[in-house]
Amino acid sequence: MPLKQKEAKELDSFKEYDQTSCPICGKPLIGDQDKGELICSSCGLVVEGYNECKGPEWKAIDMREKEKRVRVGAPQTFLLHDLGLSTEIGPENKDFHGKPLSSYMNMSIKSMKKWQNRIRTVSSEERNLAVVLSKINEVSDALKLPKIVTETAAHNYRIFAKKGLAKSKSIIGMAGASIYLACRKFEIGRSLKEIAKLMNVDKKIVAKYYRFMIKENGKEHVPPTSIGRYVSKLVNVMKIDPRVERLALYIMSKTLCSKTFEGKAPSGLAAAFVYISSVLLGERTPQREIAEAAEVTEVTVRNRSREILDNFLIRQRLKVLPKGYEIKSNYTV
DNA sequence: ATGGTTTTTACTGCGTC
DNA sequence: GACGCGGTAAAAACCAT
Repeated sequence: MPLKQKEAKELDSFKEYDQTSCPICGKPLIGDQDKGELICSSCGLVVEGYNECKGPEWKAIDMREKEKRVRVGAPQTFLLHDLGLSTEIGPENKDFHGKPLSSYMNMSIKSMKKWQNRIRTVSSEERNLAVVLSKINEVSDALKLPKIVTETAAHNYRIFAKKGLAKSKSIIGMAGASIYLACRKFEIGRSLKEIAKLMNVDKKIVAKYYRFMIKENGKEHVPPTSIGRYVSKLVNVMKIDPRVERLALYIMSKTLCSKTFEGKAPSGLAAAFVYISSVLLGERTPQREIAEAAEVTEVTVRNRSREILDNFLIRQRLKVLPKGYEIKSNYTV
């Protein structure tokens, strides 16, 4: 199945925007129209959550249901410890008509605010939750994840906290694992390494908790890491010719069925596909740079590259390539 | 704990600009 | 000589049992 079709199928709950395109690779963006999320259909990266989610968090099938469910206020979110359902007292000291409050009212409101803040986070668990969720939010932001993914991460954490499974564990570690799990569910190419680094935690801990989560939550299907997403991401962050990406994905699709690559790190494989393609197209991106961007060593890039070349008679099979893809390198395999 | 597999670290030699 | 590349041995990390 062509990649694009496959992705479209994977993200079937999304609708495609027709007028927007990814600023980096120029490919169409997939987005959730209600929530204003934009994901590049090619690299799988989120371009930006460009506006605030204003719609309700529920869906109504018919009008009767809609009437039944209608209410005011911001949508529910997993990212706030109270699901965003508590009352907030606004910061500006103005009344209903926009006039400034009298000094007496002002004092009164101030004291109400104080108490409101005190009672909003009551138990230690709730306070904990608030801290973790804000951390998840922060890191997801740095990773440029779509809101759906961030929400899923928050949701993951909630599930585990509720079951009491987060006790006596590193809270940040659990948060990291939740984010990683969410990324895996949505097939977004973010490595454990990246997440751990951003959160300033040991990768091992995040990995451990991630495995724990999978074990505890075995029913849910988590797709295997998509090497193609890593390839796209690499090409995009390194700003290499997009043709390299296409070739890399092509070689990948032809090669990956081989059992040689079972158990190999996806980031290393992705790096090798990109490296080989860049060489074939005469781009010559240094191994060092690709290795650095993929967060693997040059040795790994070399080893994977050699294996790929051993398993794939490049010259023979690349005859079927589309126009414009001449092989410029002297690979003699 | 253990043993098998993969990745990293560190180092060497070769060719090219 | 600096750089990119290919290779190797040994250490470290990883994972299933």
